[in-house]
Amino acid sequence: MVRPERRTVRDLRRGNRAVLLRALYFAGPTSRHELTALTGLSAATVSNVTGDLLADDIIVEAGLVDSDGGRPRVLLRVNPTYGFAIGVDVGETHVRVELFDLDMNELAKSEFALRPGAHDVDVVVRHVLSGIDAVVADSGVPPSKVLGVGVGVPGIVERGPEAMIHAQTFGWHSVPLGSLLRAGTPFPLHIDNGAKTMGQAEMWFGAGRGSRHAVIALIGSGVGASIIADGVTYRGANSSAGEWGHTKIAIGGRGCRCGGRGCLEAYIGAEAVLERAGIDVDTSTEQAAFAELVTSGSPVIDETVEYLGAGLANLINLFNPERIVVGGWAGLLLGQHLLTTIKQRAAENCLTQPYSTASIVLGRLGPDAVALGAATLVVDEFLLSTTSSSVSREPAVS
Amino acid sequence: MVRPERRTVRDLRRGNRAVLLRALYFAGPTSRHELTALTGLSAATVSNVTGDLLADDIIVEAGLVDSDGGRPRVLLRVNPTYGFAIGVDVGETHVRVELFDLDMNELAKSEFALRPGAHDVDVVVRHVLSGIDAVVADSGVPPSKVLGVGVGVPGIVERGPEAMIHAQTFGWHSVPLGSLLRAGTPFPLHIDNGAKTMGQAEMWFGAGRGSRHAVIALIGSGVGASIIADGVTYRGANSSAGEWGHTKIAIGGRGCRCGGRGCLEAYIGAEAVLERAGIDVDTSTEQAAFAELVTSGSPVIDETVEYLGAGLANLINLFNPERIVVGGWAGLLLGQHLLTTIKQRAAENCLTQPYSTASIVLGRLGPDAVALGAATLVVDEFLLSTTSSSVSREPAVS
DNA sequence: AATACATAGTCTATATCTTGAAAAAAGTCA
DNA sequence: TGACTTTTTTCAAGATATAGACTATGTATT
Repeated sequence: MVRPERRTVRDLRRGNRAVLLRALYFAGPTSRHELTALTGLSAATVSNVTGDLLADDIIVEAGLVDSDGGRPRVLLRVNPTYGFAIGVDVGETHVRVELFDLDMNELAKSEFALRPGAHDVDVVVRHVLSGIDAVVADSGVPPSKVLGVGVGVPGIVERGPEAMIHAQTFGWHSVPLGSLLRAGTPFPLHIDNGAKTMGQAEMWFGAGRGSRHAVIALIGSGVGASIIADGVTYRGANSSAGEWGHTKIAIGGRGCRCGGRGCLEAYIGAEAVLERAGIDVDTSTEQAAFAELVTSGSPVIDETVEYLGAGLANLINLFNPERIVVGGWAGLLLGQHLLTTIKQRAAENCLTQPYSTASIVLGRLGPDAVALGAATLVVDEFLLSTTSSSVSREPAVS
Repeated sequence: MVRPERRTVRDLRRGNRAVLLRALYFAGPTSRHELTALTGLSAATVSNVTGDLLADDIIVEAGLVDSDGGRPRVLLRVNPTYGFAIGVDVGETHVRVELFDLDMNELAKSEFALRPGAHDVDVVVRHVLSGIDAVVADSGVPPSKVLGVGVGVPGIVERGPEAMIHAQTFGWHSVPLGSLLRAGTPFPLHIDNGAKTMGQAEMWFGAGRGSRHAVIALIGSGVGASIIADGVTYRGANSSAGEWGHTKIAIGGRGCRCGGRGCLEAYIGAEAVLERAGIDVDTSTEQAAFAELVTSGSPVIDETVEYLGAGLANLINLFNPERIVVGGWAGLLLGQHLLTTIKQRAAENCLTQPYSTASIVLGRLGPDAVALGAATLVVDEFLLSTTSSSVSREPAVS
């Protein structure tokens, strides 16, 4: 119940420093003058704080801009090579590790295939760790400049020092992935559910930009969602919020791979859709088969769209977002061909007032943005807490 | 995307003052010494800030307590008569206005019956305004000490200066209730959905105490929910978040009074349950009939519990709360007799991990806490922003 | 009764912080 | 060159929280 918390006068500085850095990061090259408007700080403070940040090499000057008839403005920007972030995507078919600078340019990449069904924890951990070593070596980035590693994994991630994972599809039950990775790498770790990391990528660089209340719906073989409440990913009490795929849309309905009945995923997840259409596939042919099915005019797709519309409507009724982003490879395929129908079905199943203020759009980053999103976790932390003096970091997993 | 915002050194004071006052309000009589632990502030600051608050008469001393072998502690508490809050419950059958001191003791009450179906805006506004006048007069509280009026209404409340209301069951479409009330009363207004105000009452004084992530499920004739995310009511982009009753639990299912099909409310709302059981009632006999039905062993009740369990499971999957509070008159009746079955059905329809960390409990405040909750909106604002000097308030509806 | 001890609360000196105003810097224009 | 414009920095003033010394107010012991 007790909400706000600030104490000393030093926290003020830290806070304002973070506000300013964040504004600079998302607004791109900006003059000090504009920053006063963006942050609400006085010109004196902006000058003071930017001075600090320049001295720390966290931001750099980025050219001049004329100001009609006066001193030209000096543009400032975040120094893209001040630090680097590593993003890891642990998927059903692969482990992908990418290294980015602060502008999110990909500087190196390392990928390992996973054999279907072979999601041994040891194997995954080994791939992740060697991937980290590989991208650091390939990019030539000195390890001291690596700000951290973000990891997107399937299933439920309990945040905490151990980062316990529960992932049914991987057969992972209470796997302390944080501890396991920590033993093999010195970099700060940020472990989160893959749907949430991808959601953050869409929020920062994709279809979610500019909205404060949004839901990113991810439809692939499975179904998940990332809920953005007031600009930040909503996690709930134990970080498992957003398990949209296993909400019930039919009592006693179709069986789901989670063991339950009537889950939304059992109707709109690509695996379930293909099964319902009587198409037999394996992981390698799944996407092609689904793409063909979508354009085939099959009644199964009509039904799928009906359920998808209802599922989206439920999200709108419960969360009242300003935007719904439909993503995931299957979601993108459905959306590319049937977006208007999907919207129609959503409207039919939703209260008019919240529906009218929500826009349903397609994701813009493609299905492979999990690693990018994972890296944004690192950047997010960096923007929030750049304590200039102390370089030491507490070795916590967050 | 830009989240934190703090500026001047004065905001610090305001913030710390609010933190301290809040701690004092919820912890009850507390010594300065304990407050240092509760707030994290230094003893010096606690002394300093409490000095201010004492001088402003916002807090008062409340006796001594021995401290073994040393100077006794002086207990402090919020001055219950520093100000007063008015809460209004606009329901389907009545308009109820109550006046509370800061300890939430009810000092005066005024009630008006509404004829079924007669929810004319003018009538409601007149009742609310004369109710406000009545409770102020009855209690003898000087108008200058009334901190504000909280109003809980059905339907969707768009927050903003006009406080536009959309309430299907009342036949209200885009009614600017804020403007209408403002014209007739000088007190600051806080208008919100009744389910949300009641949820806040349960969080402050009822079954929700102590949890930061909770959902208050309200089941009466209709069905609603209040979502508490990180200690505060979640509202979404336009304050309509939490419309649980009209989420779809069956595609193409039973018709609902909202016009849609397959809404949860069409299965577990008391009106719908009675209809499904073939029992014909009006507003006056509804509750008694429902109470009888619940204990009758009717298969309709079994089915209702099944749907309720699934509905709760969906809330747990999506929001990952630590607690679910079942309230509303019908919810309480169901829960009193069938809580274990409800929990079982919820477990069957929910992912195990989030279910295992959520407790499902009954509401403790009874169905009439809407006005109390509405008054807490006023107190919440009071605790957050007690600017000592300036007594003037901006006349905004929030 | 006097003294020692323990705990609670206040006071003071200090280091920070943001801000407004004034000053400086860096241009354009005539 | 000098007047003017706009951006940025500098500086003094006002406000804040903290640590640590100090005061207040009890009980226990001699």
